[in-house]
Amino acid sequence: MASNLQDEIQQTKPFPRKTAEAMLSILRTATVLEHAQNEVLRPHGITHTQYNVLRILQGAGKDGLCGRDIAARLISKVPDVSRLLDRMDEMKLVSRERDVADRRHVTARISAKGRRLLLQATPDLETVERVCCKELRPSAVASLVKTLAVIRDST
Amino acid sequence: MASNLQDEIQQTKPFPRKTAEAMLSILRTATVLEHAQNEVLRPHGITHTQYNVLRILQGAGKDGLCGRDIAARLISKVPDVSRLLDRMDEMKLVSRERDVADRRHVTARISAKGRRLLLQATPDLETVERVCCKELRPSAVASLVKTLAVIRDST
DNA sequence: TGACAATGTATGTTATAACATGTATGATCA
DNA sequence: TGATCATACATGTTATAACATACATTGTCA
Repeated sequence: MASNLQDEIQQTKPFPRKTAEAMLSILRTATVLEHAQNEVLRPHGITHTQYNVLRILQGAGKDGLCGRDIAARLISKVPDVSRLLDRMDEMKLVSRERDVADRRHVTARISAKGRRLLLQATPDLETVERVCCKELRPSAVASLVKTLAVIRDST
Repeated sequence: MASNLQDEIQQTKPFPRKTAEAMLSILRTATVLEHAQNEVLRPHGITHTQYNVLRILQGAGKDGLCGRDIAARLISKVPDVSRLLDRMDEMKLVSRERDVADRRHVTARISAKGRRLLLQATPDLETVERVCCKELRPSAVASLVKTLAVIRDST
């Protein structure tokens, strides 16, 4: 049985517009998902943002990526990536090295420890994904993806 | 034309599963929406979280609400609501008062200044909502709301 | 070449949000 | 009644995230 967002947030008045309910639904669902992801990642000692950085650097391979590129792939601003990488460097999950060709760039690479962590954590995240979508038909998933893309494009 | 999430995040490999793309779509769309809301709220001097508190307290009327109830309506934890109300109290957007019947409770109420701000900011937020949903048919909005509710229920 | 703009990163400040812990008040029960 | 537990809030710490600003490096153009 699908939950009623109006009940969830204990709102007394009905939504004046369906689109207002849609906005709130997206924001609230994202919060729930983020929470679920952080839950399964906590035993591994990283947040969902740090997991995403590891996955991005894993994809970049041995060439690594500079902070600007990582920020583009996250939805985060450049200044924050600096400190995010600071923490992950301290945890030995990534290594950083100033580029010799262009000394403005700092190239970050995933470490062996980071790769191990990624391997251990990924199955847990996939479990979250399966649980979330287990009640959805493939057509509903496809339509969801399409609708959300239209919203992002309209913004 | 709907944007391709794979392009947006500059991912080189295709999504292994459509459900993985759905998860990322929700998280990314929420971030975009939150950003858009904060943009239009900035001239008013509040964040989208503070706007939500004002709306919640407006709905509660003259009885107000205690921190625990506000936290339940946000998806936020009680300790954070304490400090959130601290800041809004400083801005004179809310008033707080310890309950005489149960002195553990602190009742928060929206102030006249808070109500004025709410009246000024709401049209701007509704503009964001209209812009986001202008390309969507009502049936798509309804189906989106339903699908997201199923996901939240499965979590 | 030298001034200037553009780029990439780092640092400072603030808000949101999670967790742990502490404290005051109220409720329960032997 | 008195000890104990639960409730509601406050405070401390840390991470994410936004913004502004500063700084070093590189590119461009007169």
